[in-house]
Amino acid sequence: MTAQKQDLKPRKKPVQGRSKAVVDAILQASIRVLDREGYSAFNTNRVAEIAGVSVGSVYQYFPSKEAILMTILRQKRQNLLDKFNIVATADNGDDLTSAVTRLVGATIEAQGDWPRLAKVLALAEHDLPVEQSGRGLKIEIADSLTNVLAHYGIEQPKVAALDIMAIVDALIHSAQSTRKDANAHLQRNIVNAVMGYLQV
Amino acid sequence: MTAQKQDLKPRKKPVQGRSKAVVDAILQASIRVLDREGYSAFNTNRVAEIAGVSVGSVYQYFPSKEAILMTILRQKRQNLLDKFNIVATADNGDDLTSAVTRLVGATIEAQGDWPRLAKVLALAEHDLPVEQSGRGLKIEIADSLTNVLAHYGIEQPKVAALDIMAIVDALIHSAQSTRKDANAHLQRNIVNAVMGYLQV
Amino acid sequence: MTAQKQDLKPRKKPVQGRSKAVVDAILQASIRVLDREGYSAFNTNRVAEIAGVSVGSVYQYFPSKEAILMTILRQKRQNLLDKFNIVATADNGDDLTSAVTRLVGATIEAQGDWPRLAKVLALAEHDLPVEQSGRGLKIEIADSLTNVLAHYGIEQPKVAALDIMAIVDALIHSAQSTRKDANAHLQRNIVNAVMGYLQV
Amino acid sequence: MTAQKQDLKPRKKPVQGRSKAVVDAILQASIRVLDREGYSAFNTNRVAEIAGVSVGSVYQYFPSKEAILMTILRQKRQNLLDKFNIVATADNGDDLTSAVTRLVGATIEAQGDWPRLAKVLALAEHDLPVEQSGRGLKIEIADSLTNVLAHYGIEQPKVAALDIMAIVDALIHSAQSTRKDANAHLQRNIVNAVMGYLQV
DNA sequence: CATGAATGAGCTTTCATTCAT
DNA sequence: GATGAATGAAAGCTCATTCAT
Repeated sequence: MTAQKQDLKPRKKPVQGRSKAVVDAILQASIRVLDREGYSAFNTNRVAEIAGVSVGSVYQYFPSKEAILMTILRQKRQNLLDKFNIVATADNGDDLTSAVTRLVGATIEAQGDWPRLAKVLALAEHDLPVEQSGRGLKIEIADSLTNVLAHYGIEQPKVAALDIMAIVDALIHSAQSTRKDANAHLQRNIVNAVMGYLQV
Repeated sequence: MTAQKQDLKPRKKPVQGRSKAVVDAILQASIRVLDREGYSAFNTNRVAEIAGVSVGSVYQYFPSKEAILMTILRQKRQNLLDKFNIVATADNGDDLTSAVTRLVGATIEAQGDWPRLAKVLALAEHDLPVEQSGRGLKIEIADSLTNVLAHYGIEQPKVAALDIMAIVDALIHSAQSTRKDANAHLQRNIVNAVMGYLQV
Repeated sequence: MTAQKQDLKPRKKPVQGRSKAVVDAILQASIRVLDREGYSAFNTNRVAEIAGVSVGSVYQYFPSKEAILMTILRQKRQNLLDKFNIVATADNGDDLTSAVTRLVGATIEAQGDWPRLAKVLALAEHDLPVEQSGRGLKIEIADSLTNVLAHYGIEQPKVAALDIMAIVDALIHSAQSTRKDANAHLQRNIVNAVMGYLQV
Repeated sequence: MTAQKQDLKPRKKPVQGRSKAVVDAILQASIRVLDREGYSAFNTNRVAEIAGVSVGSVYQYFPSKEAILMTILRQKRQNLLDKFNIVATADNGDDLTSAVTRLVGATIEAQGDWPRLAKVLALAEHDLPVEQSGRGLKIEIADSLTNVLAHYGIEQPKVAALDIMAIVDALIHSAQSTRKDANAHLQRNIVNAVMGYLQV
C-alpha cells in the first residue's frame, strides 16, 4: 500500500548505518551493470547479485528498477549542478572563454570513471515516464548555464544553454568511445566548438 | 531459444512485390513504435499489430527483434552515406565552410520526422552484439567526412570527423527536443560550432 | 496495453475451436484446484499445470487469476439465473410452497459436482474488488426471486429474497460439509426453513 | 522456512502485563485488517504496522500467520460457546421457541462490529490444516445446541444443530451485508426460519 | 507464405520468517 | 524481549520465438 507503480522515488531515506551501505551497494552495482553489461542486462536480480544482497533488499529501498535508474540520474545531475554552481558563483573577473572553459572542465570531471554510463543513462531516460523523470535537475543545470551566458550578453541564452550542454556531452561521449587515452585536447576542442557556436 | 542470435541480417532480400510491402510495413511500424512508445515498448507482437501483419510474418523476414533494429539503423545510415557521397563528389570549387554547410544540411535532411528515433536507436545499439552492429556504415560515413576534411588540410581528420558527427547529431537532437518549430537558424548554428571546433 | 490491472474480464472471446478448449481447460483446472486444494493453492502456475497448458496461455485468455475467479463465479450464477427464470416463467397455477420448492430444487441442482467450490467461491468473492465483481448477476437472481415473492404478496420481497438465498446456500453448504450421502430430506428441510421465515 | 507449520497455538500464554497488551494489539490489528482490507491483504507485516509493533514481536507470540487466524477463530467461538452455555444452563421452564430465541440473540450479540470478519475467517479456515483448526470448539457449540434440541424431543438433533447454526450465521451475514441499520426484526426473522426448519 | 495460439525462460515483485543488534 | 533489515522461495506476468494449421 505504501508505494505505487509510478513511484520512482526511493522507498526509504536511509540516513545512516547499515541501510545506507545497502543502498550504496545497490546503486554501485547498478552503475557497474549499466556501464559494463549494458541496459538490457540491467535487471533487479543481476543488480542484487552484484551488490551482494538479496532481491528483497533491492525492493526494500526501491519500488522498481526504474526508480534505481532515476536515483542514479538524479545523483549524477546533482553532482554536476553543484560543480556548476561553484563555477558560476566564483565568476568574478573572467571573460566568457574562461568561464566556458571552467564549466566544460567541471562537466568532464563530473563524468567520473564510468565512460559508458552517462551515455546509457542519457538514452535510458527516454524510456522513463516523463512526469517523474530527472528533468527537473537538468533544467536547473541549464538555468545555471543560462545565467552565465546572459551575463555575457549572449542572445537567446536559454536555447544556447541547452545546445551547449548537448555539444559538450556529445564531444565527451565521442572522446570516450573512440579514444581510450584521456585526450589532453578534449577540453580545448569542446571550448572551441562552443565558442564557435556562440560566434564570439 | 534456438535462435541464432548472431544472425542480424534480414532473412531475405524481397526486392519486389508483396514481400517488399510487408517488410516495409514492419520497418515503418517499428520506427513508429520506437519513436512514439520508446524502446521498452518495442516488441515483436506490438510491431506486428501496428504493421497489420502476424508475428509469424515478422519472423519470416527478420530472424530476431534485433535484426529489425539493425535494418533500421543500416537504412538510416545508408541514406546519410548516399547524401554524403553526393556532396563529397560534387565538391569542386568550394571552400571548407561551404562544404561543411552542405554536409550539415544533408544530415539535417536525413533525420526525417522521427525526433526521438535517433536517440532510441542509439540506446538500442548498445544492446547489440558489437561485430554485427551497424558500425560498418558509420565508419564509411566517417571516412567520407574524413576525406573532405583531409582535402582541406585539417589535422587528425579521422578524430575530427567523429567529433563533428557527434556535434551535428547533438545539435539536431537538441533542436528537436526543445523547439517544435523547425529552427531556421539550426543549420547556421551547427556550422558555427563545427567551424569553431575546427579552428579555421 | 489492451488489458489493465483491474480488468477482470476475459481477454478474448474464444468463440470456437482450439481456443475454446484451452479456456475450458483453464476453467476446469481452476475449479478443480479451488475445490480440491483450496483457495491458497489457487495460483496461475498450478492452474496451468493442471490444465496441461503453459502459464502464457493462461494469461492469453485471462489478465489475472482474479479474472478466472470472476469468470467461474459468473458462469455459475448465470447457470442458476437461467434455471430460476425457467421456474419463474413456468409459474402458473402454483401455490407459494410449490414455487419455493421448485426454486430450491433448482438451486440444489445448480451446485453440481463440486461441493466445496460454491463455498470457496462465495467466500473468495470478498477478496475481489467490489466494482468488477459478479454482483450484477447475484442481483438479477435476487430480482427474479423478488418477483416471485411479490407475486404471492410477501412484504419487503427484496429483503426477503436476499435472506432466502442466504438460507438456501447455507443449508446446502451445511449438508455438503457434514453429510456425504445426498440428504434426501435436504430439499424439504430448506423449504421448511424458508416457509418458516416467510411466516406463511 | 524452518517453521513448524503444524504449530498453530500461540507461543506463550501471556496472562498479564505488557505481553498481554501486545498480543491483544496484534489480534485487534489482525481483525481490523481482515475485516477492512480482506484476506489477501492480511500479512504479518501489515498486521505489525497496524498493531504498532515490529514483525519480530508478532513472531514472538505467534509461530505463524495461521496461528493468528486460529487464535481469532478460537476466541470468537469460545465467546459464543460461553454465551450458549449460560443460556443452556439457565434453561429451566422455557418452551422451545423461547430457548431458540435466546440462543439466536446470543449469536447475534457475539458477532460484534466486524461484518466481513466471519466470512473472511470462514474462507481462511479452508486453508488451515484440518487437525489443528478451530473445529473443536465448533463441535462443542454444536453439542451444546444439540443438547437443547434433544431436550425438546427434536429428531436427529445433531444434524439439526449444524443446520440451524448455518441458518443463523447466514441470516446474520445477509442482514449485515444488505442493511446497515441494525434490523430490529432480525432476531424474529431468524427464529421464524429456525422454527420453520424444525417444523414445530 | 501467412497466421496467431502456444510455449516457457526470465524478470518483477511480494511476504512469511529469521536473526543480528 | 523488542526491533526491523535482510532473506529468498514462490507468485505474477511478459514477450521472443516456434509451429501446427
